[in-house]
This record gives sequence, structure tokens and C-alpha cells, in this order.
Amino acid sequence: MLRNISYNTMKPTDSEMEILQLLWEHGPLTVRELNDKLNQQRRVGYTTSLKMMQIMTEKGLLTRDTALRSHIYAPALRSEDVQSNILDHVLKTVFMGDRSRLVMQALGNHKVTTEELSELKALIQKMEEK
Amino acid sequence: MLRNISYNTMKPTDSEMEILQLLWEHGPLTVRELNDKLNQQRRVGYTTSLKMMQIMTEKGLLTRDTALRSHIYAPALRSEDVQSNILDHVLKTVFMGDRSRLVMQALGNHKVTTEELSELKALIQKMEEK
DNA sequence: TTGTAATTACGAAAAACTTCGTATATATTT
DNA sequence: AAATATATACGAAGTTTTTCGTAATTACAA
Repeated sequence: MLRNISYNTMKPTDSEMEILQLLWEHGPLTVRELNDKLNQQRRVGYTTSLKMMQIMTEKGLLTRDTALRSHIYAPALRSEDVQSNILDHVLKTVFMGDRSRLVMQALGNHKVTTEELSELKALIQKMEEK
Repeated sequence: MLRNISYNTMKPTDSEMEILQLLWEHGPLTVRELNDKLNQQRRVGYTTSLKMMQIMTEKGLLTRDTALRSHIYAPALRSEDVQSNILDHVLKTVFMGDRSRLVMQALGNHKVTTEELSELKALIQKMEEK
């Protein structure tokens, strides 16, 4: 079956995100290694992880090195790019494009550390300069 | 078939979000009315909208008034609550809980209006006071 | 080298989501 | 009242996602 490449690539499912997060965090892994880490979070069969990673490779979410018997998988995209695309999608579909409402929602109702606050102020400063 | 109530209720699918957005925007609607509005965005059959709305009612995403022949559907949840829950979910699964990174991502790479900037500064002000 | 363990490939079942056809009931019109 | 239009209910097909079993292949160990 043919799988989508470009558009859907940018909004992985929750299960795909789990795998991507582990690869971003730990670097390229074999199926065995990834499945072990995944099983520290929840129970998943080995062939399930294998199949997921094969499909994600078809979709262009992962790349793999087949030089050795145990293939080594890596994310095909930078985490920032995937994050940015998902956020854009949420912005459109959930917040109807109202970016400041999204930001308010993200900040409001939660305590923000002083460190985060100064980061934010710095960012705002930089924006005002332009 | 049994449908999930509480947890999945809070993260509607994209199609469900389309319907919720229209109801939040225009208030309670009949299937006919909603389907008409939906068809201003894309082509959807009447019974498709009907079925979606029935399922969403089962899930607890919508309520309906069956007093008249044409049932009237309304969102069961406030948009802020759904937005907040989706954002929390994205925060966990996509940003690994790093809230300030999410905010930076939402602000960065996009031009922000001066109006949005002052809103933001006001919010930060309020946070610093606590 | 023969058997055991580990790996990939493949297919398919199960579950969730999306779409719509058909049947049935209810109202409206002529 | 009969024909026509409109609504809901129901079932099911088509898609996508998730899960895993089995077979085939490759390495390792006795």
C-alpha cells in the first residue's frame, strides 16, 4: 500500500511520536533497543515496534541503516520542525488561528518559573526591536 | 459499540473539531444547518454529518435537544476547556513537558502584532506580581 | 554442523475514524 | 388522502492506525 509522504509526515500519530521522542532523546537505535525503552513506558511486542518503525520509514518519518544485520533507525526530521508543524496544525484546527490565545492558554492556569519568565521577556524584547 | 467517555472526550479528532468549532461559533444547530455550514468548507454528505454528530453525542462531546423533529445539537464542553486539554496533551507528547519551549515555538518564526505583544506583556506583568 | 537464538519480512486481524446508502418515521403539500 | 419532502436510525463499507503471529533469514553456540 502506498503511504503518504509529505503532508501527513508532519503530523505523526501519538504512537509515532513516542518512537520519535525516544530516538531524538537517545540517538539512532535498533528495534531491540527502542522496544526495550518503549517497554519501560508500556507493554509493546517486539514485532509491533518493528512494524511501526518500518511503516514510519516508508512514510519518511525515519531513516534506517541496513548495513548490519540489526538495522539502525534514526529520525528523518528535526524535532523542532515536527513541533513547529504540529503547533501550526493545532493553531489552525483548535484555536482558529488565534496565536495569542494559544500562548495565553499555554501560560495561563499554570505556574511559570522565574526562569521561564525571563526567557519570555527576553524574547519579547527581541521582538520589539524589530 | 461502547464509546469512550471521559479521556478521549477531551481530544477530539480533526473532523470532530470542525464540528465543534462551528457550534461554538454559531451556537446550537440542527444537522441540516451544520451540514450547510460544513459544506461551505468542504463537500460532506448529510448523513455523514448526522452520523458524526450522533457519535459525538454518544461520546459526550455534544448534547442534543430532541424535543422537536429536527434535533438541536450543542457542544457539551467549553472551547477553553477543550483547548486547554489538547494543549496539555501536545505539551506532554510533542514537547516532553517543556512548556516554555512550546511558547517560544508558538511565538518564534512568526510575526506577532504589537497588540499581541502588549497582551503578552500584561500577562507577564500579572504573573510577576504573584 | 546441527540446533538455538535473534532479526527482518510479510500478512492479517483488531480497533478507531470517516463516509454514505437504505429503511423508517414524520411532516408538508397538492 | 396520497404524494412528496425531510429527518432520524441503522448498518456497513472504506481508511488508517495499532498490534501481533508466522515464516524466512542470519548469526551464534554446543
